[in-house]
Order: sequence, then structure tokens, then C-alpha cells
Amino acid sequence: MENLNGKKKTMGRRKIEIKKIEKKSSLQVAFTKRRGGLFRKASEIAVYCGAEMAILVQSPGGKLFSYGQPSVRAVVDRVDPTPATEAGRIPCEYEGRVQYEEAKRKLETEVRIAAEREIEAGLWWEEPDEGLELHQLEELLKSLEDFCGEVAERLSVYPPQLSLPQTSSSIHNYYTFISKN
Amino acid sequence: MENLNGKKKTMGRRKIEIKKIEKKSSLQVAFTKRRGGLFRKASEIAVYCGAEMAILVQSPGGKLFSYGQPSVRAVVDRVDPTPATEAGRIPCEYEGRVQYEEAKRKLETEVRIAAEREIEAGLWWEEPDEGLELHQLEELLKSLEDFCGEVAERLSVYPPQLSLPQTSSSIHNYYTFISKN
DNA sequence: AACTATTTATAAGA
DNA sequence: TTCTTATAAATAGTT
Repeated sequence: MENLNGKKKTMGRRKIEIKKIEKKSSLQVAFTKRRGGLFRKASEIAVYCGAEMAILVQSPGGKLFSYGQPSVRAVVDRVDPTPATEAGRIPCEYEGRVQYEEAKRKLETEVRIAAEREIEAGLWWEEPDEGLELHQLEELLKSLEDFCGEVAERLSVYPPQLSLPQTSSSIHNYYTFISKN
Repeated sequence: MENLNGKKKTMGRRKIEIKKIEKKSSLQVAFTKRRGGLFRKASEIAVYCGAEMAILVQSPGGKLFSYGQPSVRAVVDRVDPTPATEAGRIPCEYEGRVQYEEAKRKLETEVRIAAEREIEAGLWWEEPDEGLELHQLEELLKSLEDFCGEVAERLSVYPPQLSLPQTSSSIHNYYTFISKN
């Protein structure tokens, strides 16, 4: 497992944060690996649990990939034989937790980026009291959690409808909070 | 990690074969866990790789679950704005390998079950030569691989269309092979 | 595309 | 059902 110097051959898998990869070549290989993993998992559920399913994935480059058991068409038609009418609603039980976690991750990333931008701009540093800064961060965290709770609740009622504008508005609220303090 | 007797507290995760679970309570638990895992993976790909996707899953009990980024509707409509015309074809790149592996797993299971049935019925034991029996198994394995190759090739041309009848016909071929020897 | 050290997912059991 | 634990499986970074 290690060579004579006690030095590892590789660093092994490393923990990553789930946020948009910027480096295009890394994104390409990560997408390929994870798409394969996703389809493998889907196939296992189909066989192991006797479930039917359809998966459609569009890469950032626009290419489409699918997995279907017994076929994409069969599952899609079964779920929704007629095109969208009621605001794109698809009548099925919905797992809100995942969208909630995804929304939270995205939001946290946006907040972090926004915060870093502010720090770079020097705006936060006009406040010399570190204690207050911590307090602000705590308040911000609470706002974030409240927002995420709202998102989760909304998602438990409606199917996936979370779009960027909603996430962005949270940033607006964040700025409002910051400017009030 | 171990108690005073050096005995493990649990056996931990154990290797399983991916074939239909028969015990209903186990199936329910496994389905719930793996559905969660699948949606979590999907969400990670959506954020990490900036991919858009739709997943529809129907449990063996008939309940529907979905995940969509930005929404199931958006992705499904983008892929196929008009209903099925050309034999349910959905125009997108297709990952044949997964369906191939799934087909192979199913087939192997069916063959194993069929073989066990034959053994129980005592038919194979009329042949006392063990060498011949091994030879038969080798031939069978080759037939299986050939069949899987055909399936894979067909899948590389068409989108997911593999249905049970096709898999079952392989069993027919298997029986034909067995009866010829 | 192949390799490993790690992280992550999960089968059983409590 | 939810939690635990040991182990199987997936994969990030590297070659």
C-alpha cells in the first residue's frame, strides 16, 4: 500500500465541495464518470427493486443521454400522457429533500462568492468590530436557513420548480440584510 | 471497532448480487434507500457539472417519484417536444453499456434459475461424465456472451428498447442448446 | 484509460 | 422506521 519511503503512490480520492466546476477538462471527465455512475445505479435499482424509470441528462455541452427501463418513452408517457397544462405540473410524489439540499448548496455558494466579492471590495472591513461581524454572519446563517426552509416547503407542495431567479432573490434579501446592519 | 471478544458488532455492509429482491419488506427498504441515493447523485451532477436532467422513478408498488433540474417538464419537453412517432424513439446519445450489463445480469440470473431447476429435475445428472458437463457450461457461457454482444450492438444503434420478451427468447435458445446436447 | 487512496453509499442488524 | 457499523462501491487526483 505504500512504497519504501512510506510515501503514498497517489493522494487517493479527496473530499470535494459540490459546486460548479470551472475547469472545463475536469468538468468533462467528472461528468462522464458521474453519468456512468448514475446510470449504473439506476440500472441496479431497476433490477434489484423491479422499478421502472426514465433518466434524461443533458451535458453542459448540450449532448443528451438517457436511460430507460423498460424505455424512456414508456415511463414518460405513463407519467404524463398529455403535455403540460397546469404550470408544467407532473402529478407524482416528489422528494423535496434533495431539491432542498441542492438549493441550499447553490445558495451557500452564491452567498460565499458574494461575500468574498464584498470583502475584496473592502465594504465589510469598514466595520472594525470583529464581534459584530460574527454576529452578522450568524444572522445571515439564520436567514439562509429560513429561506431554505421556505424553499423546502414550497417544493413539498409543488414539483421541481426552483429556478435561478428565486435563488438570486435570496441574494437580494442578503444584500438588504447587510445594508440594514 | 470490535468488542472484548474480538467479535464485530455487525457484519457491516455485505456484497449482494443485483437480482430482484423477493422479500417485500427488504425491497421496500432497499428501494427507499437507493432512490434517495440516486436523487442525491443526480443533484450532485446537476450542481457539480452544471447538467440539466429529469428522473422519473416508479416503485414496484406503482408510486411515482421525480427529480428535475431545472424541472422534469423542461427537460422532457426539450428532448421531445412532440409525442412519440417513430416507434417511441427519443433522439439522444445513448449509453448502451449499462443496458447491456443489466441485460446480462438478468439473463445470467434467468439462466442460473433455469439451470437449478434442471438440476433439481435430475435431467443433467443422467450425464455421468463431469467433463462433458463442464464443456456444456462453457458452451453455454459462450452463447450467453454472444447474445449479450448482440444486445449491446442493437442497443448502440437504437435507444433503450430492451424488453422482457427479448430476454426470454435467449432462454429459449438456451433450452434449444441444452436439448441438442 | 488505468490506478489507488480515500470518501461515500449501503446491507444488515439493533 | 430510524440509527449504527462494518464493509462494498464510487470516484478525485494522478500517471
